[in-house]
Amino acid sequence: MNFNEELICWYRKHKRDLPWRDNRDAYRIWLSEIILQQTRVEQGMPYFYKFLDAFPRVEAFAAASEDEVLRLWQGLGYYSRGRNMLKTARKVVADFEGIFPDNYDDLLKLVGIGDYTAAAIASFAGGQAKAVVDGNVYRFLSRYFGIATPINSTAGKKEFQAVADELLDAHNPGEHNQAMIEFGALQCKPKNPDCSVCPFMAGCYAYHHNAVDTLPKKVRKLKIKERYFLYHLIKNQYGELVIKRRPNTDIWAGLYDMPVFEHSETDDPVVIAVQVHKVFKKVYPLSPVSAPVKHILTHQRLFVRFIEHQVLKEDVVLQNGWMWVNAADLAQYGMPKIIFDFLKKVIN
DNA sequence: TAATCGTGGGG
DNA sequence: TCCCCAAGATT
Repeated sequence: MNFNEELICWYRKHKRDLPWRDNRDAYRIWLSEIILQQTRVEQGMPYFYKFLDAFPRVEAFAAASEDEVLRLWQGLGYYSRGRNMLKTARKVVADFEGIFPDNYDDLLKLVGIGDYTAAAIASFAGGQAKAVVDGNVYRFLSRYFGIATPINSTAGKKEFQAVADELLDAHNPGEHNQAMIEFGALQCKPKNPDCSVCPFMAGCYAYHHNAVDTLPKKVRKLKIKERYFLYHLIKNQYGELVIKRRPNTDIWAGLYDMPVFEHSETDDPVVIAVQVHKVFKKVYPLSPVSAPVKHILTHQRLFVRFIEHQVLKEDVVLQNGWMWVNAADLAQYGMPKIIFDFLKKVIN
């Protein structure tokens, strides 16, 4: 058997039974592909069902509000994916008569769909001969062919795409692509792959050169920034609290949260709290500042603290989008996971 | 183009 | 505890 025959053989024997697999519905595949960007299958699965249930067809998605989409997306991270999906759903309804595109060039015009996702939908749904290169494929190709070019460099992206293009089975691109991805996910895993049962052991560069643990190469990532957030839980006598939709820039764009002061590490949170206290005209009972909760992101470390203010609704004039929301209704708003989890604990 | 965008699991 | 990184895209 040649490489591709071996790959398909392995795939048919080992592939997982996934709800978006083995169909050619571009909308359904699109849903899964966006959700699975930088996201593990186990983490994305419940969201796939949630979105398919809420929006069985692209028309339903297009009719949703951005707040509704972000609420459904809550907890999945990379929220721009959700906002971009809504734009794309509306464009598909407006410009494609509600028929989700399944060819590469049309797909690339849709926001939130890049090289990988366009190739995935085009090959899975449209049967088009476009090779996908995702993290799994990078790893597999890098190890098997012994390619040490960093996968997150411009040169690396070009080189790996070319290798994948060359390898693609143009007569069976959808299954070939899924097999490449699945092989990287299940067999050629990032950590501790079991090479003893690998069908490609004989031809694998990394296996024979003791490089499985060092490939693929990646250029060093930048240093992590630290940010310090002091959140204010402003509650009134009616069990309401102050929230606002975040701007479309910075972290958690478009989600809702409470008034927050960002400060530097050297700032003493107690001092900050006193300063904040002066912002309010009257002297209110002030809860102690909570211990910082560490929140580790890919490129940031957030240290989030909370302080509570009990106020009289009549004494506070809200403007600039700030609003009172009943604590019981918080679930209707899309909020950052760490904020929502904290509120759930505090409110109950 | 390099930086940015979340959350969760595993070594 | 800390670091990696996962079905990437955007600006």
